[in-house]
Amino acid sequence: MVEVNFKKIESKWQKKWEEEKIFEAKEDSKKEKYYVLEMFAYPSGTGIHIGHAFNYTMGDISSRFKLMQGFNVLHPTGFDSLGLPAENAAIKDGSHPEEYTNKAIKNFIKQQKGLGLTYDWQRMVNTADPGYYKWDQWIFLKMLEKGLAYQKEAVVNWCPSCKTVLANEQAQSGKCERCDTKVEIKSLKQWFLKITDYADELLRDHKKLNWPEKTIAMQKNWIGKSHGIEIDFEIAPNKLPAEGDKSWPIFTTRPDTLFGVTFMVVSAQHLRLNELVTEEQEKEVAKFLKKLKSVSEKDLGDLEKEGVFTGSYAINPATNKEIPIYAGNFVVADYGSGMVMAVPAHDQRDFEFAKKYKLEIKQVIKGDVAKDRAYTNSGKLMNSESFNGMENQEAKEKITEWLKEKRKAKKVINYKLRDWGISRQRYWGTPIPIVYCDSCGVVPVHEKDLPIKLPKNVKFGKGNPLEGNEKWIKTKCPKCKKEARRETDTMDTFVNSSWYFLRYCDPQNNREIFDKKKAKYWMPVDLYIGGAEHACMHLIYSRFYTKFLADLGVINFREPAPRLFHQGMINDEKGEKMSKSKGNVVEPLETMEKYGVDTTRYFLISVASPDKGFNWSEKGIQGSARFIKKIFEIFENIKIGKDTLGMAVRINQSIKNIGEQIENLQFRKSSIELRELFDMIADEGEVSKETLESSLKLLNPFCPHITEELWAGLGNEGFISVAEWPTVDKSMLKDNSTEKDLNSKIIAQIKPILEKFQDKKKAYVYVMPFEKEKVDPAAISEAIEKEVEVWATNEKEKVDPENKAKKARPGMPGIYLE
RNA sequence: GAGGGAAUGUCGGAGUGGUCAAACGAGUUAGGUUUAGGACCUAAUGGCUAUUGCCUACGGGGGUUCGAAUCCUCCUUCCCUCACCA
Repeated sequence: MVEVNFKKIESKWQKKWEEEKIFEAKEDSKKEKYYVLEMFAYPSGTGIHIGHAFNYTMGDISSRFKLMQGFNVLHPTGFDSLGLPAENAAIKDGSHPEEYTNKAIKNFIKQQKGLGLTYDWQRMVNTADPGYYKWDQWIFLKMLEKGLAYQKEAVVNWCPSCKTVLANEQAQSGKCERCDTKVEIKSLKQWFLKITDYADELLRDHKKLNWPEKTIAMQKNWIGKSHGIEIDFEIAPNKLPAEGDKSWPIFTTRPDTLFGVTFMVVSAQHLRLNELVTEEQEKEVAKFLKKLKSVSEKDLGDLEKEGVFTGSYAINPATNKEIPIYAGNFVVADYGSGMVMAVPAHDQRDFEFAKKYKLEIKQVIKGDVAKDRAYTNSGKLMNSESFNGMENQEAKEKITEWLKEKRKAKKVINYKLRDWGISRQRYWGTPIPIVYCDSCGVVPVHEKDLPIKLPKNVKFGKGNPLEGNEKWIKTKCPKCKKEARRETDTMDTFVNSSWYFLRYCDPQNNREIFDKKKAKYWMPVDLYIGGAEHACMHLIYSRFYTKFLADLGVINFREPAPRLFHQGMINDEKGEKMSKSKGNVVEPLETMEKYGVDTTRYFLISVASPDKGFNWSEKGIQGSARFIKKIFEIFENIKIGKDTLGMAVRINQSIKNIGEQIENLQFRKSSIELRELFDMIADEGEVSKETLESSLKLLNPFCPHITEELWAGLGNEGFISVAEWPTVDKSMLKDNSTEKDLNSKIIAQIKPILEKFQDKKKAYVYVMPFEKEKVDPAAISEAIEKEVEVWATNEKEKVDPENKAKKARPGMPGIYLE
């Protein structure tokens, strides 16, 4: 029985790796680079959880593999330190967010090092470091310069008791998460980044990305491009309050239903709503708005459609009829113009609204308008004057043309994507480098005065701690040098994570955001690994930032990470989400303590496909522990000598397979391949030293510590971690033997089919393109006594002109009889 | 409502036109080893049969094909994301 002291082995090799600095990356233009990145973490006080370990292990395996293959690998890490939890902890127990964060980071680093990760610690980045967020501020100033950062009024969830703005998820069910006070909607002046300027390119460049389909679909949805037209609706003058506008543009994708517009609905949240409200209706509208306030944004979806008459009328440009304008709870204020033309006969929402308020329902497309449903399909027009009888698809065009002639409409493209509001009324974020001056107005801070550091002495309690800090707020105007006040809002933390991958290229640089040459060498990220939950936030923002920085000329590429991989979720044994409150959290530290780091790593990647996730299994990890132990036993008992032919084939097959599998992140398959390989070695009893060393190398990316130990045990100097990845002896591969015999294989396959179909005269044989010359049609034809035609095909293109092509695989032809 | 994904033994899951369903792990049962337990080794683990074998099975129906878990189509169930986007 072999007794192994994993703890000792692990710390021994971790120490050596660190001493010899074998994972530090240096720019070297002669070597091909490979940049592996896992999404950096928010350093929470609870340390790394099993999902982190899963994520890091995958990146680490890829990184180690590439390193052994001879690439110049960059595998950095850092901390997304700014953010709410640190601030909340500060409010709760009086510690400073910086203290909290630094303590958490220390703990994280210890745990990450414990996992044996190949991070280059020289390049660590911490977003709470002024040396980092200085460049957040710099990018902001550049955006301001280019007109991509601007201020506007926007509504926020406001807790009157905490005197603070709440994120949507903190304001669920309309109450403040912390103090249970009713949340109010408040309008504040806030900073926005014009991501919408890049909406089209963000959409277009999806085709450049090797990303999961799902993520691309989610982003497409999120950006939500839709083509339609904008129609001007005049507001009836006689009933309008004095200051109102004369017309209001409306976005629609259904101009064909214009004759069926019988009323209008403006968003109840619209900032210009009061321009439409007449004196008589003021009270009614106010009553309605008050009622709405008590509903949080989250519940809006399930809400019954409700509204109130504003007192104003619009003129339908097609019929010239006056139609009432309602304020409604179901219209989105900042999509389109915040007002919709309602076609109750052909839109379900308008239909419900019309039923409720007894408004006219005018059918303009032939079809069944039922008692409880609008008719939303296509059909021929009716009740539409000269357009009657036209197919509605055609009418869309024709009515648009007709309106265009009257200068009442234009074609427009609308996006669901909004500009990115980055103002947060919070302390623990990047200060926005803006000064308010009584004489000069809104003035940006000079670049040379960056960074604007967060003040250390602040009081936490109610409201934004920066607002109460007069000493910090008071400053000189950069323009006129008179007394002025700082912006007290800080930036959304997603700003920090939108470009951190660039900073890793040159993390210490104090003169510029990073050295252009270094960024050019390392970027873009070759493999980016992280959770799917970032599909619509971080992954869009960082694409936006990359495109902006490219336009600024500091980088020469427009996509940060052409290849993206999402790891799955790990749940508890019952399949439930792990959470502290449920008490079902699996601590990676405990597991590593109990079974060893390499066992933990091996188990994580062996139990399921990495993109699928799995349920934790204590029995399962014990199985992995047995495997690791078995390897030590093999090395204890193995005789070093010669390989059998079978062994030689096996090891070469494994080298080939595992290389391909790591490349494609199919780690689970590798774990199986490794089991089979070591099982065979154990059965053989005697193998060559070369085979033994190769199998250790194959195992090394997964289990780096024990392989170092066993590598040294075989009498090797130096680290296996930087040893060369074994090469495949192609003559020893299994496939070769089958390839040689492709002809007889085809014959063997056709024969039984022909027995069933003796009347067929001709056989089509489909093989992979590279196999075509190995096939001898004459020989096959002779053997089966039929005419034979051979086609090259592969799974993507079907080559048969008669569309009868069948798929072929290497060594497995497709056959078609005629 | 829109979009995406999934359904295979007792369980987790491989397999994505033929070689070949159930690899690999876990569980269970029997035997060996052991003072006992654990660990380890061997075998069995859809049905029938003493065995060669035969049959049944990849959520359900239909289809394409000489051949379908795999491709197409409809349906059912489940998961995820966004969601009153005009």
